[in-house]
Amino acid sequence: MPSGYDKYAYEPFAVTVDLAVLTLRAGALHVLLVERGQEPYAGRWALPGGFVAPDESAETAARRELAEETGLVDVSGLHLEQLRTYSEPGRDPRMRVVSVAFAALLPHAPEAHAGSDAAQARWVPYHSAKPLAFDHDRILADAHDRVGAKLEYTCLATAFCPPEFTLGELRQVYEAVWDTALDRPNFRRKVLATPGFVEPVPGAARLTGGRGKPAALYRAGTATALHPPLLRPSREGRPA
Amino acid sequence: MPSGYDKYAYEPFAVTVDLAVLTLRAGALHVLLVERGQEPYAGRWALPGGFVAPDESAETAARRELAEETGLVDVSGLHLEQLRTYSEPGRDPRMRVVSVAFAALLPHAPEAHAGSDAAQARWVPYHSAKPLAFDHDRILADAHDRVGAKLEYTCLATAFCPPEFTLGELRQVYEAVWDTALDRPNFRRKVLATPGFVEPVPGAARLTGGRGKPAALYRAGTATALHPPLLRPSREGRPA
DNA sequence: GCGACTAATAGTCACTATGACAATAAAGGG
DNA sequence: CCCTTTATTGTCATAGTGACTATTAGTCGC
Repeated sequence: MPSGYDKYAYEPFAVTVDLAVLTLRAGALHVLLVERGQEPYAGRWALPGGFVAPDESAETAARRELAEETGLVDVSGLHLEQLRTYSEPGRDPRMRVVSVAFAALLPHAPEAHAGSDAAQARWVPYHSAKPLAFDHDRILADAHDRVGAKLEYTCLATAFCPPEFTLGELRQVYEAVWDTALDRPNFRRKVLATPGFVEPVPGAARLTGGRGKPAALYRAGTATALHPPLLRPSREGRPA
Repeated sequence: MPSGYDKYAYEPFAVTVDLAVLTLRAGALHVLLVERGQEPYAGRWALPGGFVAPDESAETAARRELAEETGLVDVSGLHLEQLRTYSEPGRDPRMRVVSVAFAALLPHAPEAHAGSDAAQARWVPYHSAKPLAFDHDRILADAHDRVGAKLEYTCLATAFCPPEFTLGELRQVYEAVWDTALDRPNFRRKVLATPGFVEPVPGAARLTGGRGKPAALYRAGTATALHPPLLRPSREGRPA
């Protein structure tokens, strides 16, 4: 708590949350965007978000906004991760706004629908998302960085998957976020060798989605960290 | 930016920064604390911090507070890292305060002195720091977790070291933060094998501080990330 | 000045984890 | 029925690591 707390004057700020809602659609990373109807940045796309209410924490506000924007009834199980807080003066031309940014990970994408404020909402491929309003390009890039990094040393990837999934789906999460191809056998070996990352579904059910040999189904395990980590291939010498 | 931005009412918040200022003293991790003079938590120790001014970002405010609390004239080179934002309603019994927490890493500890608000300030060993006022125990623990994790996959450890340092000093950073003993030869091999982590001081000067063979001096290199990471020993089966 | 002690540095060895593959199995599409 | 696609099982060479031993170069107590 501030040492000068009881002594200095202070100014009030508006506090908002901004959400980078990420999911996989057709094997590609997508982000949920809303179209702004008013100035500034009218007609530009932006990350969904909203004000923090007086009796809410930023996390609570973020989860409420997530439910509103996605139209999902139950968002309690979704992974929500605080990224950082953006507080540059002037980041909003109208007033002094401090925004706490979150990344939300969705297993399956509900169809985008107009939010509670009737703004248009849409799933946009990550690589087509820029440019966004305000400093949202930066926030989105930070979200991507964070998620990409956490895939390396945590079991976060399962947050993108439905309750039961194949190792192919799990691998697609890594490939989409890292934008890299991974070796199938090596990925499989690594995941299965990590205790608690995934566990096979007892019924030995197998999914025969489209082409190829049917794959075994797995559930997320109880582990949260990966030791040792699953490092993304280093791109030395290759084009970034 | 909030979708309901132009539609919803919002309440103003006070925005503060809280700092976990960390350094090594005699090989042990210490944190800078200030004693509270007033209620609530009068007489309890707390993390230094203060209000964000209307024309400041949280980072700017944090650096200003860091200079004020440590008495250092130039804090521009110090590593300052935003941790996360704490926004639970009721975390301050007096008013609605949202606090952006930072970790600051100091190479050498200037003597603690009374801050600008005449509050008593002191360096306290990390393990003796609890309990603190407000939710500062949590903030401090989060700072420790973050720094410990970043030591694994970044070159952050050099932020705790003076411009020129020995590998022994660098190793002490890891040992103090992780609270583990590391094998000297293996640590040396790993650090020197990582390009850009450290580079030898050309003059081949050697430091003969106290006991033991004089050690070679190194400077921080240009690299920021460690690939592959320097993983802390896993404590499977051992007492946590 | 001597021996104990401390820390830096050099080097060894076994084992783990990983990257790069080859090969086989089981589906669907023409 | 052949081809393509994906899953799955293995193999092999090598980088990286953990556990140790040995040597070197200082300080400290006496």
